[in-house]
Formats: sequence, structure tokens, C-alpha cells
Amino acid sequence: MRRDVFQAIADPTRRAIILLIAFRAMTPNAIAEHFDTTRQAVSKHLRILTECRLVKQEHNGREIYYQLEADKMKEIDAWIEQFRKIWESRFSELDKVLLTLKNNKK
Amino acid sequence: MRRDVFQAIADPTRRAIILLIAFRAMTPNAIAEHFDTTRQAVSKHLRILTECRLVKQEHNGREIYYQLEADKMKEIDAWIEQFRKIWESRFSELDKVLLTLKNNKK
DNA sequence: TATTTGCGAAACCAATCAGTTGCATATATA
DNA sequence: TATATATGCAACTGATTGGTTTCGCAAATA
Repeated sequence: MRRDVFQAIADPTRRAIILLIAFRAMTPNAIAEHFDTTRQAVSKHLRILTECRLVKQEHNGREIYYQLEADKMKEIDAWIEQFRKIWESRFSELDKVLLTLKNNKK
Repeated sequence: MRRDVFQAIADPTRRAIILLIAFRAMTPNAIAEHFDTTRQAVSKHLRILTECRLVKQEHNGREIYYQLEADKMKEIDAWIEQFRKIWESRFSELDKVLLTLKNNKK
């Protein structure tokens, strides 16, 4: 069972959940109210998010508050970072074409 | 058929392809040599990457060079951006706990 | 104690996915 | 022109996915 951050954020509902609990922890029931789906479906999403450490549980009686582990997002950021220099320079505009031409010639 | 950037980068092979062609355009055959899979499988990944505009084709005779559209990655970056303030502040350390407690009391 | 509430886990289902094999097409080369 | 090369596409397959329904358990409440 693959459980990495990239696979976790691939689902739009999970991205919405992440955004929803980013600033305040919420229970599965409270989260489910925001979506057109059952609590159990949300629960499954939360399990996936928990398994890849994007989300943390906090038990409080019979309620479980889920909160975002924002730090884990750094993993995605680190991957994107590799490409930031490409789009920030004008490399992607002009130089890439030149590189391609050079490449074709070999 | 869902074709968004987040789903595209969910697959590890596709992430590797993206990295591989980031700095120089490559043909499907050349790309496939780097992986333990068939050319056709790579071709399918390239189709997905093309459909969500992460990758661009450049025809050259019977060869097709695929190159990264780094700009498209900004979409992922923009989503991550929302959370950068959370992990950059110490919000995620102390204040989040306080917020949760406050939340539980309501 | 009996009932309600909040939750996760299991079993199931239809859809999607990543991969394969086989084929068709276009371009290069003998 | 005949053959080799580079590629995409279709059909198929087994695994995974996101969802549902049903169930069991623990905590709150009557």
C-alpha cells in the first residue's frame, strides 16, 4: 500500500479536507458536514492522511480531533523547489529551445 | 477522466519522468531506457502529462521530443503556498494547541 | 442500566489505473 | 521500393481507489 504525500493530495476531497482543518482541528463528523459524502468516506480519507503523517489525531473523550501537520507539506515544497529555478529564470522561454536544438543534433 | 496536475504527480514514475526531462527534452524511447518498463507504458504517462499541460511535444521528423512546461508547476506551488505561512510561523507548534483547546470548549 | 452518539473497521462494488501485448502509421534508410 | 525505426493507440488484465452499507466498540447521557 503506497502511502506518500503526493498520492494523498491527489484526491480533491482530501485537498479540501486539508484546507478545512488547516487552521483549526475538527472531528470527522464536523468535516463530513462540509462534503456531499458519508462520515465513513471522510474517515477513510482521514486514515490515508494520517498514514502519511499529513494529519494528526487528538483524542478528546469519544471525539477525535484531526489537525494538519503542516510541516509534512515541506516534502511537496521540496520537490517543487527543484523546478522553481526553471520557471523563475527565463530558461523555460528561450534557453530551453536552444537546448532542445542542441540535443537534436547529437 | 480526471486530469489535473495533482493526480499527474501522484505517480512516482511520472515524477521521475518530469525530473528527467526538466532540463533537456527527450524522446519516449530515451526516457523509457531509464525505467524498468516498456516504451508503451512511458508513452501512456507522457499522454497523461501532456493532457494536463505539464509536458509539451516538439515534433522532429519521426521523433517526438517531450519537454517540461515548468510554468504549470506553479499551480502546485500556489496550493502549497497557502500552508507555507503555517509551517513558517511557529503557529504549528504552540498556537495550534491553544486553538484546539479553545475549539474543544465550545 | 439502557440508549444515544462518535467513531473505526470490514465487506463489498463500480470505476479507474498502470501495466502489458499487439497493431497501425509515419518517417528514415538500404 | 522494401525494410527498419519511432511512435501512438486499442484491447485486455490485475491491482487500487473512492465510495457505500453494515457492524462493533467506547464514551456520554437519560
